[in-house]
Amino acid sequence: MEDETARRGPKRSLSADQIVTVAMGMFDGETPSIRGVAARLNVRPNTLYTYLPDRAALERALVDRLLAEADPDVLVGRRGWRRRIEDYAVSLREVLLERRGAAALFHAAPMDGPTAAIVGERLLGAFVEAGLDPVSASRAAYAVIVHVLGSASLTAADLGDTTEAALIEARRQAVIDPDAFPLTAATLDTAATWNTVDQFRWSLRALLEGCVTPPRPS
Amino acid sequence: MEDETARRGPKRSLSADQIVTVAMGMFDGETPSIRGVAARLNVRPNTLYTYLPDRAALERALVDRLLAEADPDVLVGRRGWRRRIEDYAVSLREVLLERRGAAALFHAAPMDGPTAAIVGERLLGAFVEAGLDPVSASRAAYAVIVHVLGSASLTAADLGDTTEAALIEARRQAVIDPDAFPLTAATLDTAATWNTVDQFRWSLRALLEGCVTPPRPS
DNA sequence: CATTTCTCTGTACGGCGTACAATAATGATA
DNA sequence: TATCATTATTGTACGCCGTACAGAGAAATG
Repeated sequence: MEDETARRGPKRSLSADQIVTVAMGMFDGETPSIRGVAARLNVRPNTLYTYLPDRAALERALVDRLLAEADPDVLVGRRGWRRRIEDYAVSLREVLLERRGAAALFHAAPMDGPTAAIVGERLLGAFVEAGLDPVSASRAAYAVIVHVLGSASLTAADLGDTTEAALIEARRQAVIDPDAFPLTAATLDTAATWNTVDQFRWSLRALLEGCVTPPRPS
Repeated sequence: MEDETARRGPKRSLSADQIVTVAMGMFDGETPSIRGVAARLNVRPNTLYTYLPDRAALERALVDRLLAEADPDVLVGRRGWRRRIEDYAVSLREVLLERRGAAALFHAAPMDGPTAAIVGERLLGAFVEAGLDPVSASRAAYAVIVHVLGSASLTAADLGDTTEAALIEARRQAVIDPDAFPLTAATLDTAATWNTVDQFRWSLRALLEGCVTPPRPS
């Protein structure tokens, strides 16, 4: 049972969850710092080490919370598998873009939390439902995760401090030498929208389509 | 013409290119630091500010060099478009995984260098060759970049300090509750290979396939 | 020559993660 | 109840980081 309610020493004034919750509200382009979170909690920085072994633990916890915030429940239900995957993907993308610096976290901390496990299992379920064999389903699930996170972080990097609208406008104004880069110049308007949800949905659709298409006999 | 050979003041002892070259050899899990690179060059840290405005500039330069290191020339030639894209993608993945911390760079610094432009143009060319209209080609090109970078950074994050073989073994040994996560448990062996080139090729193939498949009539 | 311009250095500031010892609060024990 | 064992929190410190600023010295210009 290990009831921890009766421990010696002073009462704890915080909890790991509380710390993570506060940190979740502190994305500003960087991952919230230990010192910053501590300050917000009116506590000296080293106090946090009572609840978290190190900064990496905070990062892992944040990763899991972000996955949860995108609501893994949309991955189950009676809608079609495509729709469910797309909905979760779009939602996760939004969650990550809402908090500047959140996307980059996934490339520093492994996704080994409980929510990651749930999301993984449900993605697998969706792909099995789509008719994939287990091996392909597993690969497809990972591919989807890769795509969502890759897209979100590249968009976050491109966005930097400006808004989506500003970025689109800036890209459209870019001067491209049409002799050296004819195709790029000709598709400038499309390239300007690379970071929109529409483009995200387009590429996700392509990926899903390819995942359920059997490999071409080479 | 702006010949800069006759400038006042002392001779420069370094060049931006030299700095970037040294930095390229210093990935060790983090992006090389200004201070670290300076030390390697036997120079005080602030000296580097003569050649680079700030750390972000170093990061952008490194991003471009990494793209170049993957050899954009494989994107042209008389092999088929699939093959050319796959070759560059696999090569870029390798370049990024060879240097721990390199992949994460792409999510901090925008890809706006000269090599990025060349790679973009050639990717577009490959997709046009595949029969895509310009808009789809542009979207497909971006999707490929997203996928390669996403995959490389997730793999880098998962890899951490260990080797690929060790990671595969560790994943295989993972204990998954088969009641809560039946599909995950059943596909453990496949999940163990998520970070291999094979999985990378599989998902890239899926993405390419989907990119050249016209959207299904909803 | 003196002047201008430019590179490089010394020094410093404010941030970061976190190690370590001391302090104070609490529950368990005698 | 008095003591002891345990624990949360703090003060302080170390070694990193990026980089701002002022000054010394080198080189080309007049």
